[in-house]
Amino acid sequence: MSRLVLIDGSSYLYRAFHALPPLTGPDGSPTGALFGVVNMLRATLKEQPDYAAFVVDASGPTFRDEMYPAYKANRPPMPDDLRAQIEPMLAIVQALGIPLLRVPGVEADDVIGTLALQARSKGIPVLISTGDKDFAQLVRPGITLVNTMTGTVMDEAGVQEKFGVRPDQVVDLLALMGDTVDNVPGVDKCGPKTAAKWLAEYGSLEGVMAAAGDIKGKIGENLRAALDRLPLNKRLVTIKTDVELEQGPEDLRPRPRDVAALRELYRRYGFNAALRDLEAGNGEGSGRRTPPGPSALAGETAEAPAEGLAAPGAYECITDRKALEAWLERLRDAPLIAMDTETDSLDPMRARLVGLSFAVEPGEACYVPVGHDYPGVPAQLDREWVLEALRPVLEDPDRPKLGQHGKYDLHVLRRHGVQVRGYAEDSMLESFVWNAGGQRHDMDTLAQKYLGYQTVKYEQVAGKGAKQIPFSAVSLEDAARYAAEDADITLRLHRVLSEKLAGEPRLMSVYRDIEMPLVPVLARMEAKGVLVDAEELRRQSEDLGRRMLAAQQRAHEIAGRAFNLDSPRQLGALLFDELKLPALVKTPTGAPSTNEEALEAIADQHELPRLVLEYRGLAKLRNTYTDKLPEMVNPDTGRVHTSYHQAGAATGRLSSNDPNLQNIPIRTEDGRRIRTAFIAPPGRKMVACDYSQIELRIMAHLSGDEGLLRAFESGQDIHRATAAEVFGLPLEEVSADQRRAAKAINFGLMYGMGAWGLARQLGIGRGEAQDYIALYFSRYPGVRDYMDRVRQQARELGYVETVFGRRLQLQEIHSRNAAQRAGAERAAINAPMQGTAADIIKRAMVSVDAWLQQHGDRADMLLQVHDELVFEADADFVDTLLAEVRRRMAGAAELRVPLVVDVGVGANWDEAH
DNA sequence: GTCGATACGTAC
DNA sequence: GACGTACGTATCGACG
Repeated sequence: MSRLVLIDGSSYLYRAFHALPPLTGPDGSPTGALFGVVNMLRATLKEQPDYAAFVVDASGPTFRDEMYPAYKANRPPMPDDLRAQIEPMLAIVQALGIPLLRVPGVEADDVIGTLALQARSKGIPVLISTGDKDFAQLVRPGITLVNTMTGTVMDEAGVQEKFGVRPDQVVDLLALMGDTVDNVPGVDKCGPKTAAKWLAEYGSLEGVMAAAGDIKGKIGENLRAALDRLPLNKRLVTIKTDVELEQGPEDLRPRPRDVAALRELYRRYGFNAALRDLEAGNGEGSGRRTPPGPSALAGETAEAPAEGLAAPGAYECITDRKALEAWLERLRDAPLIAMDTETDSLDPMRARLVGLSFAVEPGEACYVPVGHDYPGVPAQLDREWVLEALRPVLEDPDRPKLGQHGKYDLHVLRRHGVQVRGYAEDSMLESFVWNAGGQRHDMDTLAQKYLGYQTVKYEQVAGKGAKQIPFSAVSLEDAARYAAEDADITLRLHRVLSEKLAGEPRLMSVYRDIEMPLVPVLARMEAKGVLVDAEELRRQSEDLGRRMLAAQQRAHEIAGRAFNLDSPRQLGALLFDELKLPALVKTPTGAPSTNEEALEAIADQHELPRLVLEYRGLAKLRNTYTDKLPEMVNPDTGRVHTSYHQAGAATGRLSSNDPNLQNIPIRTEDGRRIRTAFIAPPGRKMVACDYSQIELRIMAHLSGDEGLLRAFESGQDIHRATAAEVFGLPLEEVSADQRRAAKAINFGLMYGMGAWGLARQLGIGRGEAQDYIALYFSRYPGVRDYMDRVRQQARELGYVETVFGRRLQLQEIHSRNAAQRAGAERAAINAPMQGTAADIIKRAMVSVDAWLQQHGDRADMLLQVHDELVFEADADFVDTLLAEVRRRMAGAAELRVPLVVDVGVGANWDEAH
C-alpha cells in the first residue's frame, strides 16, 4: 500500500541539537544536530515510503506574526552552532533524494497539515514524523503521528490517552494551556489536566468560555481573565490545512539518492557509519544491530540508526560471567562511571537490590540483573558474586562515579555490603545548582528538558496503582531497557549539565564544594537514624485521644448535633450559616475560612470556636506525630530514618520526609512533649547546636547597614536592640510590646512583608504599621537600600544569589500578573538570606562530619533542622564534641558579623534545648 | 480503591 | 493579594 511520510524537519533539528552532545566533524564544524537528523532520515528511507517530504520553515514572517506580533517573541535567537548546520542538512536531504519543501508566509506545520489532508482525501495513509505535540490535532483515521526520537506512534486512541481529549479538541486544549515557548499565554495555572477536565465537561473551547462564570476558585478567575485572548490563541495554534501549494502529495516521490554527493557530505562531516553503509551499497540504515527500544516506524522492529537518535543506544543485559568481566574491564578504564540500582522499594532503608546498570559512553549501557524472581526467569548471575566483582571499582575513591540522586543507590549498596567511595557527580544536583527555580529534578523531567528525550517511565515496565508489580517481577528484557537507559541518560545529562556549570565558576563551586561533599554526609545521617521512644509516644497518643474525645463530645453537645470536626466545610456551615457568626477570613477560593485566625476572632462570641481550636491542636499532634512516628521505626535498626531531600527547596535548604523531622513541634507545651521521645541510648547524650539569628545576621552582612551590624556586635538581644534603636530608647527602657513589634518587623522584612501584613501580625492599624516600617528604614537605611538592590537585580538578571553564589531563578519576576510578580519579589528578598543560611550550615555539616569520621563511633550527627544540628554522643565525649562543633559551625563562613552558636545537652531532644 | 485539589497546621 | 521555604493529614469529589 502506498504511503506518505511528512517529516517535520525543524522540530527534529532543534531536538537533535539539544539531545546530542556537541559533536564536531573532522574540520571542527558542529555536527551534533546534523548527525541526529541524518540518522533519522536514513531510518525513515529504509522503510521505503512511496511519498515523502522534508518540510522546514522558510525565513521571514508568517501570517501568525501578523495576527499576533508577540508570537514567538520569547524565542532566543538560533544558536550559531545550530544555524551552521542548516545548510549541510538541506544538502544531505537533497542528496538523499527526499523532496524538500519550504513555503514562505506559513510555517512548516501548515504545509504538513495541508499535504496530510490532501493525501488523506486521496486515500493515501499519512505518517507525520515530528516531535511536536501540536500535531495531535491532525490525527484522524489515515493520519498518524510518529516520533522517531522516542519511538512512539500516536493514533486517535493515543491522542485520547496522552491528552485526555479527542484529536478535534486538541486545538481547544492548546488554546487553554497556551504555549510559553511561542509566547502565547493561556489560562494561568491551567495545564493539560485542567484543560482536559473542562473540555470533557463543556465539550469545546466555546463551551468552556460560555461556562466561565460557573467555574469556581482562583482558576475560575484566571479563566475569566484570559477570556479575551482565547479566540486568538485558538487561531494561533490551529494548523492550516488549506495552504496553496505547488506540489500535491503525488508529486513527492523520493528520487534515487546521489551516491557521489552523499559520499562527499558524509566524509566531510565524519559520518563513518553512514559512509560504510553507503559504500557497502546497503539500503539506508541497514546492517546495524537491533535496538532494545520500540521501533521508529510502523510499529515493526526497526534497526538502530547508527549511533543515533531514534533508539537510545546499545543496551546489554548481562547474565554470564564473561560478559560482566568484559564490562568490568570497561568500567576500570572509564574516566567516569554512570551507575544506577534497581530495587523493590522506594525506601532506601528497606530496598533489596534487584539489578545494577552502568554506562561509560553515551548510548552504551548494560544492566546486570541479580534479583529478578518470576516464573520462568532466565538464569542470572549470583548477587554476591556480582557485588564482589564490582567492589574494587565501586569502593575505589579514585574511580569517579556518577548517578542521578545517587544517595539512594549509596544506601542500597551499603546495605548490601558495598561502601561506595568516589561518588563524584550527580546529575540531579547539577540540575538543582544550575536552575533551582521551580521545576523538579527527577530524571524524566531533566531528560525532557535537557535532552529533548522521553524516557521509559517506571509505570511502563512495572505498572501503577493496584496493578503495580515489584521490579523483581519485571521481565529481564523490560528491566534492561529501562535500567540501562537510566544509566545512559544520567551520563548524557551529566555531559550537558557539567558543560553548563563549567561556564559558571561560582555555580560550579556550589556544586563541587558544597553539594557533592554533602551527599555522603547526609547518607550517614540517614543511615544512623534517631532513637525514638515509641512507648512514650503511645502514652501521649492515649492522653491526646482522651482529650480529643472530650472536646469532640462537648462540641457536639453545644452544637446540638453531631458533625465532623475534621471537616472545614461542615464546620463552616455550622459556625457561619447556622450560628450566624461573622466570617472574617476567606480562603483563597473565597469560602469562609475556619482557620485559627478566623476562630480566634470569634472566640469571644461563642464557646464553639475555642473548643474547635482545642480539638484541632490535639488532633494535629496525634495524627501527625504521636500516632505516626512509632509506625516509622525501622524494625531492623529500631530507629527512625528520615530522608533529606537535597534538591527540594529552591533556596538551597534541605527538606526532610518519611518522616519529616524538620517540623517536630516546639512552641506549645503539648507539642514540645513529643521531643522528649527523641532519646539517646544508654551511655549517650543528645546534643543540639543551633545558629543564633542566622538569617538576621546574614541580612546585616548583605545590607552592610551600620546600625544593624552594630546591634549584632554589641552581642545584645537583637530584637531589644532593634526596638531601642527604632524607638530611640535605652535598652533597659524597651517595653515588651516594643520588643514584640521590633521582632515582628525584623522577621517580616526578611519575608518581604508589607504594612498590611505587619498590621495583621501585630493587631494594629495599617497606618501605624506603616509608621513603624518607615521608622525602621530611617534608622536602618542600609536595609532599605539592600532590598531595593535585590529587587533590581532580580528584575535585571532574572535571578538572585547567595553569598556563596548559589542562584535562584525567578521566572515570575516579569509576570504580567501583579500578584505573581509581587510574590516573586518577596521570594527575591528572602532567598539570599535563607539560601546563604542553607549554604553555611551545609558547609558546617561537611566540616563537622569530616572531624567526626576521625573519631570513630564516639558521636554521630543525626538531624539538621535548617539552623540546628542534632547529635548523639558518648557521655564522656560531649564536651569535646561541643567545643569542636561550635568551632566548625561558627567558622563555616566569614561574615561582617560573628556567627554565634547556642548549644544544649540532655537525655532527649527537648532537654538538649 | 486511587488521585488531585483544598484546607489546615507544624517547623525554621 | 497582602509573609519566605518546606511536608503531612484529612476531607471531598471525580473516576474507574
